[in-house]
Amino acid sequence: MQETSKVAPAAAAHDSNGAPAFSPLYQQIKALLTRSLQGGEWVPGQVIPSEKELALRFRVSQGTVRKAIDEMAGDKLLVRRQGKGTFVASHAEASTRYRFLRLTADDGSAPALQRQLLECRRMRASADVVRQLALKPGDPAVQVRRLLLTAQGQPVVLDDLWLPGVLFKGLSAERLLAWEGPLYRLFEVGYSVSMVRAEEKLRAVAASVEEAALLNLPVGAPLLCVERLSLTHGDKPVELRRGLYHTRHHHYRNELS
Amino acid sequence: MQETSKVAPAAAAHDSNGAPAFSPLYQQIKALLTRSLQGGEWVPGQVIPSEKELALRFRVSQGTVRKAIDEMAGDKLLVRRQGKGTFVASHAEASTRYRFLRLTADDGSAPALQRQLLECRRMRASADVVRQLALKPGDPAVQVRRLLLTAQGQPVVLDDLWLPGVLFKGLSAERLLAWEGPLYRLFEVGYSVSMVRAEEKLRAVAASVEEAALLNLPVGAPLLCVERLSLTHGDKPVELRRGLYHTRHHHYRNELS
DNA sequence: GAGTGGTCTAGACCACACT
DNA sequence: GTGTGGTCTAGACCACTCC
Repeated sequence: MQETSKVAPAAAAHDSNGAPAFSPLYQQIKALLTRSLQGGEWVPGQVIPSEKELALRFRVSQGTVRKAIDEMAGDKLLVRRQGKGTFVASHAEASTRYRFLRLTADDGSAPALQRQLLECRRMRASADVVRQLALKPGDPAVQVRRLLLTAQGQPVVLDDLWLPGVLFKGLSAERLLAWEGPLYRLFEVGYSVSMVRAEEKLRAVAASVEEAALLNLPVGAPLLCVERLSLTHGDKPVELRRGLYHTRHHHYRNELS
Repeated sequence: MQETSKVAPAAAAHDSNGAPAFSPLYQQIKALLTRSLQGGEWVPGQVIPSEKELALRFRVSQGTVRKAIDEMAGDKLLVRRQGKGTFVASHAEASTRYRFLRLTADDGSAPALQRQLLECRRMRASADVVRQLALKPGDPAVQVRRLLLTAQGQPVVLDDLWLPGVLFKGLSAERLLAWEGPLYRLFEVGYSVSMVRAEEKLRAVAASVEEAALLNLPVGAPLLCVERLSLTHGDKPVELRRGLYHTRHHHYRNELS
């Protein structure tokens, strides 16, 4: 890092590591900030240094830091709060809790579902899980199965999760049962894994005998199958999830633009 | 509009229409630009004036215009092209064609479906259509029914559309059959209706006798039901659409963040 | 009042597209 | 070359939060 001289313009290398970096300055700042998030220098929910301080640290103008943070806020990696500072996004706060769950009651209200853990076991990852989670063949995986039910006890969602065993070492049924709050918050605080974004594939399927029994539905009932691959920083896949949604009184909402 | 004196800071009224406007300047600029889009001053695909010219017109700095345009580009109302100018978004270009269609073949390729028009008729809008399209009771509506099929002729989607009859005066089966290209592009050029954003509700349903016959499936087969409300400027609803997707070889993709 | 993010400005220069 | 959007800077002031 240059210490005294003026920073070179946009197209010039600005890193100290010698790697050519022909990208806008604010993109380089963004990369540096992302690296700090990835490395755990700042953890979810924590304030990051002020724009002025970051501008001094990186020897760029505050406007350049602003632009980097603006984009990261757009990616929901950071959250700006006027007068307070900029915070690392987390799945803990009310506004971002369950932000990946698009299930909505048909009257538009939030679902407010209770959880029922069915299974949590460690296993060798299947070929499909190995592929989607980019594991090595033979790597361990944690499988979790659970139900989400209405307050009246009607099952709505049957969820199956697969997690890389290496990342989620202490995860167990006891740990899951003891945890109150969003699962993704547990992953943040217990395993230092932040879910940053996700890709979903939706299909309509017919309920199998087992699925029908668990969801208290006739065999063959139409179910919305939501297959989700959750990614952390650097687009690294860290969770595969298959949810079967009973959409008689709920639906999956989506906004297009 | 003030002509000579310096523009007042952010929290002051900047409009000439006397309405109090305690919002940032760039938001006011955004509103003015949106009004021009809405009023048809610039049509989809056309260049809008340069940032410098808009800055002169509105008597603000170029940076303020930039911020307004940045947000509108984020909303996909405008498209910036370096060296060329800023353009009104349209559903014509390859990059934005079918941008509301989330259907994907399971191998990840684009679906490339052919259309088969089944019906196009004018009718009195039903109660549900009246409500969702915010019509007046008794208002006319246009209903369109069509199939989307693979190149091999396998039906994949059964689409039902309802449009406000007042806006889509000349729309007919002949007009639809003569049109090549995206439907939403026809709406832009033929009826001056730009689809700006949409809200979708997804469910899994069982195929009815009629639906099964049209989609060449057994009765009761699970189908992905996608109910879409498309909105134009000012969040005015202008299309209600119900698609039934056969998801044996296709799926609905979604990105979460 | 001090510190934070948010807005606005003015000006310089770069990257890109057309001619 | 000219005009467009894209980047970067420096500085002023505003709005919000907390002490």
